Formats: sequence, C-alpha cells, structure tokens
Amino acid sequence: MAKATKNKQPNSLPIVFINGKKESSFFEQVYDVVRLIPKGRVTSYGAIAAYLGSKKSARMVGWAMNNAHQILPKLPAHRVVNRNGMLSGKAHFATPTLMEELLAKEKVLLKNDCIINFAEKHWDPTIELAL
DNA sequence: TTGTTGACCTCTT
DNA sequence: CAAGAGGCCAACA
Repeated sequence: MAKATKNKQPNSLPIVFINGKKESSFFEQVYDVVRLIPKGRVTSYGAIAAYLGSKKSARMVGWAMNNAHQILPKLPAHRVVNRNGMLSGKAHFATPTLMEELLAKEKVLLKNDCIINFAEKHWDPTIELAL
C-alpha cells in the first residue's frame, strides 16, 4: 500500500512510497491519472501536467512515465502521447511496436506513428476529471 | 555540489 | 510557416 507522509515541500505535497521507494506526489498523481484513462482513449503529457497544476511540467510527466516501468500495477503508458498525437515514447517500450499494438487492441489506429482522429480519442483530465 | 539530460509544451524570432 | 530558445522539475554523473 502506498503510504503518504508529510513533506517539507512548500505545496505541502505528500511523499508517497511505492514498492518501498519514495515517489513524489507529482509522480503518483501522474500514475493515478494514467490509470484513469478509459480504454480506447488517449491523453497527452501536457494535459496531465495541466491537470496537476503546471502545464509547463509536461517534461516531468515524461520522467514519471520513464519511471513508470517499475510501477505496479503496470500503467497504460501507451495511452499517453504528445500534443501532436504522435507516439513519441514508443521507443521506450519493450519493443518498438508494442505501443501501437496495444493501441490497436483498443481500436486506436495509427498512421505514421500518429493517432488517427486524435481529437476524438483525446481524453483530457482537465475536462473529464474537473468535476 | 554543480552541470547535463530528458517519453514535452509554448512563446518568440 | 519553420526553427530556436526558454521553462518546468527530477535523476544521474
């Protein structure tokens, strides 16, 4: 179980321990949002960052995803793409084709490593979870 | 400890 | 319209 404790950060963001390793709440929230992405939908790093507070922290979302490989349960990282709907992170999967295969299973079709109808598939946590 | 790097995004030339 | 630079924050050498 993830245990949250207080931290000396100004935002009072709690430190969360996952698998015995401490993770910043920013990371944990990224993982949480990614888990909430509905099947067949995708979101962007910037959208997650914006939902968490700072849209300029999109790079941190990328870092979180990089670390996400050791996070359990496994995250649907294939549902997270960049602003252009391009599979920028597919090279970081087990195989270069794993990401598009996983997307294909969810009826998300690609073209030139770009998601077709990305606007329709886009699941924005700022909108969907803002309630 | 400082400096570089990174699955990004936005503004500016 | 295309290309460059800045900014965010954490991990690594």
